[in-house]
Amino acid sequence: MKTPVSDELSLDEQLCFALYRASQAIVASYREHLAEVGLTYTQYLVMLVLWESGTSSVGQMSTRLGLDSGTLTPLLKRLEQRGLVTRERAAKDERVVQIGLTRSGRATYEPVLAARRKVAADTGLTSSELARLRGELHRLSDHMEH
Amino acid sequence: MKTPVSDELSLDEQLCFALYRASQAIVASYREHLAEVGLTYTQYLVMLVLWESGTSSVGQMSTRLGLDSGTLTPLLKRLEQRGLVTRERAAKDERVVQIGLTRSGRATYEPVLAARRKVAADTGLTSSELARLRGELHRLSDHMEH
DNA sequence: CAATATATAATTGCGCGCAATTTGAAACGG
DNA sequence: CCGTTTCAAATTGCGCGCAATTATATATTG
Repeated sequence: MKTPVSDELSLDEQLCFALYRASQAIVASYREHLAEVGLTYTQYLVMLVLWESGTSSVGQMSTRLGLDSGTLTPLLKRLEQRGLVTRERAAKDERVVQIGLTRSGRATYEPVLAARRKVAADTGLTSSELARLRGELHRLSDHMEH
Repeated sequence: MKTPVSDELSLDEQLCFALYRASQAIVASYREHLAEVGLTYTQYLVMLVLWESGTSSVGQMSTRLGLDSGTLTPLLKRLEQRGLVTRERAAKDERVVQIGLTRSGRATYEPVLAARRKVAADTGLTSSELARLRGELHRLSDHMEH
């Protein structure tokens, strides 16, 4: 035998690789369908938070998405430059930066919703299969984060 | 209502986000446990391929992992520099670059196996739950890649 | 055999993603 | 009220991850 091999380190048996593949496949589908809107996948996640909350500090967004300011700050600057988002220091506490939606940012909602539906169709799963898988994954994440 | 909202674009209901979170949680666990070995998560995947195959061209590795030369070439150079891997043009066809394991690369197998077991324990799933989830995810990926 | 087409890696450029550090603002403690 | 601590973002540096281009080698075709 040329190399040490055990089933335990077989690529196809790694949950991590299954997750990695699936996550990248979904992101690739989003990339395709979000192309005309001009959003990256991570920018899409940020927009989701804003459509849900209306407004959010960088810190709240960081907690919600599990991304830090090193990722969010430049990303938000790009969204601001494209006119989708506003960034301003809070008057009460000048440490925090509040992010809001512009009219143009709100208008992006519809085409993005259409993109999301195309991705959902690409998965080939029924909405109940999808919901079950989603639940299992959140359970796993919740467990691992503690 | 301040912003357009529908359950359909609620962050927590997106399968993509559940996948994204879970994948990052697993990778974070690997990062922690692979730290002493000095491998990144993607480098770990590359080593898995080599432990399985003994040797692999860049192209084969690309197909296997779904990563292109833009990712693999610099990563493999780093592994070569660290003495874990060999890179050489094939004599038969000088377009292809063959990647192999050094003695040191083979020796990394054991500590990495230990790391993998710690990650598996972190998931809190039994190996059968884990296998089932893995299967569902591969089914999803297979479907989306065609 | 020369010209063209195809295949394989390498390179370039840009956007994450995260660790570590820095900057500036509030909160706290004496 | 001043010095220290704590906190929120921003910055820096590095390793992916992918699209697009380039360089080189092989295959094909007239």
